[in-house]
Amino acid sequence: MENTSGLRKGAWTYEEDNLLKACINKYGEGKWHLAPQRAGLNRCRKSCRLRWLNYLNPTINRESFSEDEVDMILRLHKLLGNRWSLIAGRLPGRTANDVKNYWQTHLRKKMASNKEKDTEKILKESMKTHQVIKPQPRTFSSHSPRLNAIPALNNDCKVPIGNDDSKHMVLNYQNGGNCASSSQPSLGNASIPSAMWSHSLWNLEEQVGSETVGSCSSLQEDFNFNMELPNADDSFWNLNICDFDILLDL
DNA sequence: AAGGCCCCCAACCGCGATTGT
DNA sequence: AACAATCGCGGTTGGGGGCCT
Repeated sequence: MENTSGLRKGAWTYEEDNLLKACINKYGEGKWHLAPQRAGLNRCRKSCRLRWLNYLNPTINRESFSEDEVDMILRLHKLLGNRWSLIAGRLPGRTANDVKNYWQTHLRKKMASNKEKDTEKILKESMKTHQVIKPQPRTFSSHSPRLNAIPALNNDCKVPIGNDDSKHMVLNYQNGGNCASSSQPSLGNASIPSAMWSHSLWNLEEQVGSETVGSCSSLQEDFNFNMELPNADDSFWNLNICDFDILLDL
């Protein structure tokens, strides 16, 4: 099969594979525009690159996906979406094409049916709509009234917002560990709200539909916290110290 | 046995990003 | 700075093979 420019298309032959392998072994990867000429192949550069990256490269793991790998794909896809090359980069020996094909043939349907179930569940549990608010990281000085307001366990804590004492968000810490003390947890100078925000980001899905909007198990104890947030149009949310999207790009 | 259907996966295509001139 | 060449990615296609009727 040839295209209009006379280049071969379609399945690769054993001989073509050998020519390309010999070429890569001699010249190394890269400079794909030179590969067809160097290998003596009547193929376009893209075809050569793809054949090497997805099939001929000896580092490729051609065994079926293990449970761990499938679990990793599910988690990474939840986090990254269809960014197959990034996902494959976390799975040694797997190519983006392998991961994409596996997702489309094995996992997409599974995820779709799970999502349907989740949606039904959420609709049943709560008919009220939730406004999505992007968390804004804050940095407080050590003598900030916000940090001094760290609550005793199981108590509500009103953290002031701005200069207006009438505006606050309520943090309700629930000690999920076995700490018997009712004293204030030893958290050093950590900025509690932002630390919990970042952790809550990763745990958000598990909490959808419940009143708990975040959790923090990375601290000394396992805490859950409820937050009464200001209105979305409150000036509090306009104090952009940095863009949270940057974190998502990491 | 054979025809139709479906699944899987290798390969192609289009396009945005990056690099070179 | 502008343009061309190249790279790399994600979406899509098409063919082979297995399964079902």
